Amino acid sequence: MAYFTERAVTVADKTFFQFRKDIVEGAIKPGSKLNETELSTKYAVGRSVIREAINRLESCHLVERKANIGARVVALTPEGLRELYQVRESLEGMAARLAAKNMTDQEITDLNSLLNTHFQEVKTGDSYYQEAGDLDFHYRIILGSKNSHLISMLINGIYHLVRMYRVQLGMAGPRVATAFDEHKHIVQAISNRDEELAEMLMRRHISYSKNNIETKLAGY
Amino acid sequence: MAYFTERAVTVADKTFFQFRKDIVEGAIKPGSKLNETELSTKYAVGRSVIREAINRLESCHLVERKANIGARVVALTPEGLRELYQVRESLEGMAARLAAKNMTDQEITDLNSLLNTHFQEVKTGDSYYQEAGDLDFHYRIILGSKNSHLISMLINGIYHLVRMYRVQLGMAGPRVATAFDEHKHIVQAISNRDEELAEMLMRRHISYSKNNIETKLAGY
DNA sequence: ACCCCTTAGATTGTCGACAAAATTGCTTAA
DNA sequence: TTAAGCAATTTTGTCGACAATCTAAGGGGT
Repeated sequence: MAYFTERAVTVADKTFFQFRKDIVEGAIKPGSKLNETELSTKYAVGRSVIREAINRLESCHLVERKANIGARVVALTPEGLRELYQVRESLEGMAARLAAKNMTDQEITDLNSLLNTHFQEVKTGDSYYQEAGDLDFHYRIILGSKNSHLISMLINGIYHLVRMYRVQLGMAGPRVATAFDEHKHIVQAISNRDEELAEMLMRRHISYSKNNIETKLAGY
Repeated sequence: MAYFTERAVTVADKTFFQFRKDIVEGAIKPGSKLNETELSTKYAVGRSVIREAINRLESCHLVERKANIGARVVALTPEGLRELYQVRESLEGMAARLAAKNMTDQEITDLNSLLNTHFQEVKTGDSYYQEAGDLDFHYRIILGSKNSHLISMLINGIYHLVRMYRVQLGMAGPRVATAFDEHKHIVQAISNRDEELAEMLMRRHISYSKNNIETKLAGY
């Protein structure tokens, strides 16, 4: 189903993935303190595994750690959302431009058929699309940029924080159909190898998405 | 002297900073394997401290780790340089634009006087400028963007890899004066709060810088 | 009543031991 | 001679113990 899957080879990996999931989906609440010994019993692993996981989570801005004091899950704020989407717009815009240049014809074909799959699902029920579907679409374009630094910054970096905002602050409803059209136009631009248009459409797409979330944040 | 200094409060911090320095400056050679027990005796710390350092180095793309196999220092390649500067141009361009918008008048004044200091040093001897001076200039603009994600991606992320390329593949000579002029124009644009010009000049500045390094890479 | 200092408890930082996995080198069979 | 399999060694992964630091609670002085 999901196009991009991370491989968990070691216990530390598995723990990190589960831990991250729990934070992104809110099972561990934003702002809460992370006690290492507590977590080590909860996940049934040694404390060093927990420490490594916390370090990794810090790298992707999901927790904040202070020396000798401890780590807390990040808080979700309107200002944080703004900063996040500001860089996301720039980076994913760049990814779209590079994808228009660097994706193979085969990859573009696959992307088109992915979109057709999504179209069926948008018509029937909206649930899938907003979750894995949307992520899948963006992932493919990010990977299509073929720039390893860009890919790492987005996928290991900010993407899970983006998901955290979306999952916990709600993001669904009537925008589904609109967003799908935007995806279609982006892929069209990529098919035409129109780098500048692809970037522009992607930036606009993300900007719309931000506005959509912001309006849902009544407390502004 | 240097504007942005990281505070080392713990042994793991100190070890990480020294370790990173050794890699960036080539004391530990690109491509070499990192043996944890060896390093733990070399730096006179426990192995867990070394492991944490390696994890951190992996986050900023200075080493590559494979599970159950080990970590190696990254290799410096023309292709890697190209990818790196591609994202650097985009991110620092963005930083310049945001700095033009968000820096306080006081910060801009300070930036101007920093430039005057550099001017004296450029006239007398070139050494300082290309090292700390240039970094200092870029750091201030990055911090001036006031976007924490952007700051973290650049300073904790790619900046040390940029330095590694510059230090190890050589980067000095007649470009010093040119680069200084470019810095001056960028600050001018920021003073005028001309966001688009600031971004454009910064991107061009970095692009020139890349060309300068690439021509020094005879093996192309 | 308030503040500072001391002390006890809890939490993080660092270390080396043991377990699991990979690498190396030797032996043996085709 | 080569290749495959096994054994020994090295290296990484995981764990819990001990040390250093922070936090909280209580007592004494003003």
